[in-house]
Amino acid sequence: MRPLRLYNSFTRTIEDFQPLEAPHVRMYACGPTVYNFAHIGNFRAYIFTDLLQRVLRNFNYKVRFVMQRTDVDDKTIKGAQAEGIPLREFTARYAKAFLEDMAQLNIEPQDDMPNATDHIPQMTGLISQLVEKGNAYPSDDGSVYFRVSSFGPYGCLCGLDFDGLKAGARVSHDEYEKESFGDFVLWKKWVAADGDVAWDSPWGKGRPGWHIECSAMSMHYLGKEIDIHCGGVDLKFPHHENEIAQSEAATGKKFARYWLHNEHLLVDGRKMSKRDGTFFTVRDVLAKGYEGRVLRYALLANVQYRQNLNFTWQVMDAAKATVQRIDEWRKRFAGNPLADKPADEAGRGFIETFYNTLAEDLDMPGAIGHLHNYITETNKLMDSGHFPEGIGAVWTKINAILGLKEPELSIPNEVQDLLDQRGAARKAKDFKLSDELRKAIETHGFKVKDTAKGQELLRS
RNA sequence: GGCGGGGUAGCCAAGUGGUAAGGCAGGGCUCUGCAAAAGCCCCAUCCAGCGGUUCGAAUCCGCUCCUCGCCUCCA
Repeated sequence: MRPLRLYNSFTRTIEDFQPLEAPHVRMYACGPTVYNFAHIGNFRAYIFTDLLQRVLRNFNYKVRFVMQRTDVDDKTIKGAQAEGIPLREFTARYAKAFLEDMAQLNIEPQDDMPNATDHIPQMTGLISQLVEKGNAYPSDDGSVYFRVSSFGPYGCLCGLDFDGLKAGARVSHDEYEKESFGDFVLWKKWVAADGDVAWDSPWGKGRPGWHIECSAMSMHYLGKEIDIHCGGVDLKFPHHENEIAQSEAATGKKFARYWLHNEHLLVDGRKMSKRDGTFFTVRDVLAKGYEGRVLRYALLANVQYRQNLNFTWQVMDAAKATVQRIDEWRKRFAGNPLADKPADEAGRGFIETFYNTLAEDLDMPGAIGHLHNYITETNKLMDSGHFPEGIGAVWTKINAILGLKEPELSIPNEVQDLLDQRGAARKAKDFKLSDELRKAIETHGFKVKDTAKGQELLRS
């Protein structure tokens, strides 16, 4: 296999991937804020990190992957208060829903998924270091801010002209204590609106700012210098820029060697947004009758991760049809003892090509194109009575990346009855009745197909 | 305005110097009692536009147009 190459947002070029201590890879991704059901745009980011970790593992890297969970911020506090329940109870509900949705999409679990609120000491420790070094300062009433002017490279990730921003400084009322417009909060003093959500700190009662949690948890679980940090493009500024500043100011080390950002999922050509109400959840898509694995395929295989993906039902229908094609192909070799023999030359060649394509910045659509060529070729072979030895082994190697689960098919009793009746009708060559029963089955949301082996039921 | 992604067939999308992968939709055929949601075949003289470099460009350079995102809530 070719060496893995990845687009590093920091250098804006595709680079050979070289971890600090090969074969070990330490990887961190910014995770969800658990105040609501995550939308499928959010999940595009997690599908991306899933692809990345699957590729890394199949390139024989030993990956340690941490994704944090933001379980304290304005939105979570507000949500818990609106329902009159403790913050922890509120966030636990959406943390659970998130894991359920991740499972629907067959996203492999991270090695750790820590809660921000379980790492307050790590955060206050980091903030203390920054204050001692002069990179941060407490305000009179107990908030702590990062002093952007103390970190020379600030803006290095995004190439922002920070002086330009300062020139147009808008200083809102609740930020009047900052020395400078660009300074960002590390520790927020407690205010009455926070209710009982507060932790003690050297600067008094309060709660952490958003950015500090990622730095603190990344360092706590993975060390001061990690290989890969990922997230959506919208996090580049300010979130990742601030992470770099506070982390590197504290440790003097390179915080992350590779910054990988996934592009957005669009709806009607616009960014999916919770604030604007233009979003679908995984549950919405499932309720429309699409399987989780079809959504996974649409988010994973359709478009390379650095391209916008315009979500439409047409895209979902295309994904569904494509997944069915793969299913039908798999049925042709499933259970054949020759399938699990070592792959033949064509199979090995295809695996090589598939992984080489992925090696170039995770070109999943390109790799899928090769899969379809392989499917067509092996279908032809099987049509002509030649069985491609090891085809099952090839699929196993490919599906380690694709992660397509078996189709889910729970057959209701009434449908099974109709199917049995139809089987009897066909045996009796009563095709009129047989066709009527097929129509009856279709009203239950299933399609029935006749094969050499007998009837087969599919979701419609 | 600054920075960053893009503009390839009806739709989605690879390809980044050697003469347009693949999927969906559509058309034809095969299998089938019928049927296909199955299998096979067909389906871009052309890559936003205009110049330039080159034996050769969708691919490199320049300019223009269009589009999405970020510029302190954001995946």
